[in-house]
Amino acid sequence: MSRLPVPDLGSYLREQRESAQMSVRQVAKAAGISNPYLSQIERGLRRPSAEILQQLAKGLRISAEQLYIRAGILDDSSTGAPVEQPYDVTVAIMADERLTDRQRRALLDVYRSFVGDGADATAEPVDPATPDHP
Amino acid sequence: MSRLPVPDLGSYLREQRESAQMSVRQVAKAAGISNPYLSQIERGLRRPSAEILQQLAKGLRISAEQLYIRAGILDDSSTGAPVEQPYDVTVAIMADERLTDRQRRALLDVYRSFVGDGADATAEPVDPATPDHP
DNA sequence: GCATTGTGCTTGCAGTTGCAAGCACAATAG
DNA sequence: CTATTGTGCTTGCAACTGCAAGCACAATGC
Repeated sequence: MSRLPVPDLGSYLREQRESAQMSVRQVAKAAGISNPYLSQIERGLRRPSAEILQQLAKGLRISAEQLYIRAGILDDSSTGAPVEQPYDVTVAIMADERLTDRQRRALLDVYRSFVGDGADATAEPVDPATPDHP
Repeated sequence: MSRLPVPDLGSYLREQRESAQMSVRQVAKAAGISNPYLSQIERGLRRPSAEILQQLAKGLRISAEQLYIRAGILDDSSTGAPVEQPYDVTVAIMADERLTDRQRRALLDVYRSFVGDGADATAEPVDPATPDHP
């Protein structure tokens, strides 16, 4: 299946950036750092200082603590860190309350056609907050 | 005993060290850094990286978070507010390495067309409307 | 066709971190 | 008085961070 989240800091940052649909330059500007530097950070060629990390957290609108933990400069005991969920597309789609069932099926169809997966075709997965549908 | 809050990081570190009755060399050794460097940090001549700060926290047996806040690289307010949504379609799509970038874009396009653009998925309005603003 | 704009990346280069080696001074002992 | 041992501090120097300028490629418009 999909592998567990992120191996290192750079990948995590890139993932966050791309899921926010932002370019390197956009995030760099929002964070107040240069774009080539961000690029290097994302590829693991540079180890950013904590200040840069904080600015990046702001630019990406994510938690600075999470980033520090990712960067290995904070132990995640004090923060009450939530357990990391594996990012499963199927589960995420099923759990999204804003989608109608029809839309869910459409998305899942496309997704399965991409990954060629028949495995959990019977999509009846759990969901934590079963929205019984207002 | 209780001292008034310290103006800057260096003074704070020195205070902690002295109240622990340790020499510069002792703390430096316990933290795994060099003694002249610690001396410079305490006098405010150098701005230690977060890694050094973490090691110092260990060497002094004090909270790393406290030190980060003191160093100005962590906001006091942010220390308890992780707002990561476990089941996020966007993130899940981005994290799925079975997909190509092209496929990701296609899926995201469909998804966004369903939920309305701008989306970062969370159905619940945890986020106070933050209209972006370049 | 050929600009134009957007994307990420490569390349020098100034400025900083962090350290090994050594200095100046005080307090102990011999 | 002369070691010896402790304290904090000064001084170059290698290694790294972070950036401005520019490159290569793709997608758009004219």
